[in-house]
Amino acid sequence: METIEVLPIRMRVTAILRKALLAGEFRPGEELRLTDTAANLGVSRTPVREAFQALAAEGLLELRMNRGAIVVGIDEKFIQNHFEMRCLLESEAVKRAVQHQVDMPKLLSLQEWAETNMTTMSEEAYRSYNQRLHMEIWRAADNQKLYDLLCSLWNGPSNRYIVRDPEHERLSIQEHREMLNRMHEGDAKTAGEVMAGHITRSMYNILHSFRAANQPRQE
Amino acid sequence: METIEVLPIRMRVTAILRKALLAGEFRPGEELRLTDTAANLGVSRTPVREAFQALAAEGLLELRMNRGAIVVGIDEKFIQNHFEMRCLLESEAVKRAVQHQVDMPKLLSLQEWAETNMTTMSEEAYRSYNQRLHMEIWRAADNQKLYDLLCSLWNGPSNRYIVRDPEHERLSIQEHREMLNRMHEGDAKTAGEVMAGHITRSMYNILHSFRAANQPRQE
DNA sequence: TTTTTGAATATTGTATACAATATTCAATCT
DNA sequence: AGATTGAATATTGTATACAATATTCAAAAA
Repeated sequence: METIEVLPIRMRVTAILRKALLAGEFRPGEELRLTDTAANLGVSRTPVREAFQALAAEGLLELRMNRGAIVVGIDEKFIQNHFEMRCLLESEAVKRAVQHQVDMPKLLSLQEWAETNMTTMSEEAYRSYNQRLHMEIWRAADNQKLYDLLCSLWNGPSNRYIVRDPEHERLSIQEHREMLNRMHEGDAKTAGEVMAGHITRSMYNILHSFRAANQPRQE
Repeated sequence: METIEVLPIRMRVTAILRKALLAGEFRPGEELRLTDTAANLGVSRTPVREAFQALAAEGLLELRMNRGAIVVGIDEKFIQNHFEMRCLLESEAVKRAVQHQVDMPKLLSLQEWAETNMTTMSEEAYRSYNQRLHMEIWRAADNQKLYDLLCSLWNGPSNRYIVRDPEHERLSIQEHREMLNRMHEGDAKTAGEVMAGHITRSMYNILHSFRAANQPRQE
C-alpha cells in the first residue's frame, strides 16, 4: 500500500522561508514579524514560530528575545563560509568512506547512469543523482554526526542555483568520476583532494552567479 | 543599570532535557510524550514541543510524525562521533586563527590567569576559562559557520563530566599552553595538531568515565 | 485460534486566547 | 528645544482549545 507523505506545515513554512532568504528576497537586517509572516502564508503563528527557530539554528535568521527575528544578510562571505565548511566535511567524509566499507558498486552504477544520460538529464534528475552520490559517501563515512552536519549544510546556499548550469553539471560529473576512481583504488587522500577541488569549484560557480545577480549596478 | 536576563521556558526545558539525555537518564528507544513531559516539568506543551525540535536537530531525539519523540541512545560510538567532529573543526579553527588576526595577548593573559590559579580554581572557574579560551579561537577563525557548528557541538557530550577531574584540568591547561606557544610562533600546523591531541585525550577521558558509569555489570 | 474491524482513547499538529514584554508617541517637565 | 514619562498599541511567549492522526482493544468474522 502506497502512503502519501504530507509534510507538516512547519516543514513547508521552513522550506519556503529558507528558499526566500537564500534568494535574497528579504533585505538584510529586516525584521520578520510572526503575525505578518503567518498571515502572508495563511497559517497560524505556531508553525511559523517553529520555522523561525529552525532557520535561526541554520544561521539564516537571528532571534531576539520578545522582539521577533531579523534577516541575516547573505553576502559573499556567508557563501564562502558555508562552502569552506562543506569542503572540510565532505573531504573528511570521502576519506572515511574509503577507509570503511563504501558500497563502490552502488556508487559506480549511479555514476554510470549519469554518464550515459548526461546530455538528456532533467534538472531534477541531475539533482537527484548528485544528492544520492554525495549522501551515499556521507553514509559510508560511518559517523552519524558528520552525516547530520552535512545534511544541514546541504540546505544552505550550496545548492541554490539561480538558473540551471549544464556546464557545471558536466564538470561535476567528470569530477565525480575522477573521485570514484581514486576511491576505487583506495587512495583516500587523493579522493579527498578531488572532493575538495570539486566543492571549491562549485563555490566559485555559485559566487559567480551571486555576483551576476547582485552586482549589476547600472550607473 | 543591571538587567537580569531570564531565559525563555523553551531554553530552560531544552537545557534540562539535554542534560538528562546526555546523562543517560532515559532509556534508548524510550518514547517521550509531549503531554507527560510538559506535566512533569510543570509547563505547557508548547515550549516542550519547541525543545523537542531543538534536541532532534542536535541528534539527541528522533521526531516521528504524529507519534512523539524517541530517545536516541548515547553509546560510545555516539560520543566518539561527536569528539571526532569537534577534533576536526577545532583543529581547523586553530589553524585559521593563526592565519587571521588572533588576539594573542588576550589568550595569553587568560592562560596566565589559569596557570596562576590552577590549584585553587573552582569547577565553575575552570569551565569558564576553558570555554573562553576555545571560543576566542573559534571567533578568531573568522568563519561564522565554523563558529556556529562548534557552539552546537559544545553542548554535546564533550562537556558533560560525571564528576570533576582535577588531573584532566591540569593536563588541559598544559596542552593549552603548548598550543598557545605554537600559535604565538605562527606554527598553524603544529598548533592544530596539539589541539587535535587535546580533544582526543579529552575523548578518552570522557569515554573512561562513561564506561565506569555504564559497564559495572555486577555478575 | 487467528485475523479483521471499528469505536473509544490517547496524542499530536495547528489555531487561538491570554498574559507579559516591548515599542510608540503625545503630553509634561527641565 | 530636548529629555522624560506613561498610557495606548503592537508583538511576542506560553497556555489552552480544537481538529486530525495514531493506538488500543474488544467484538465479529474467517
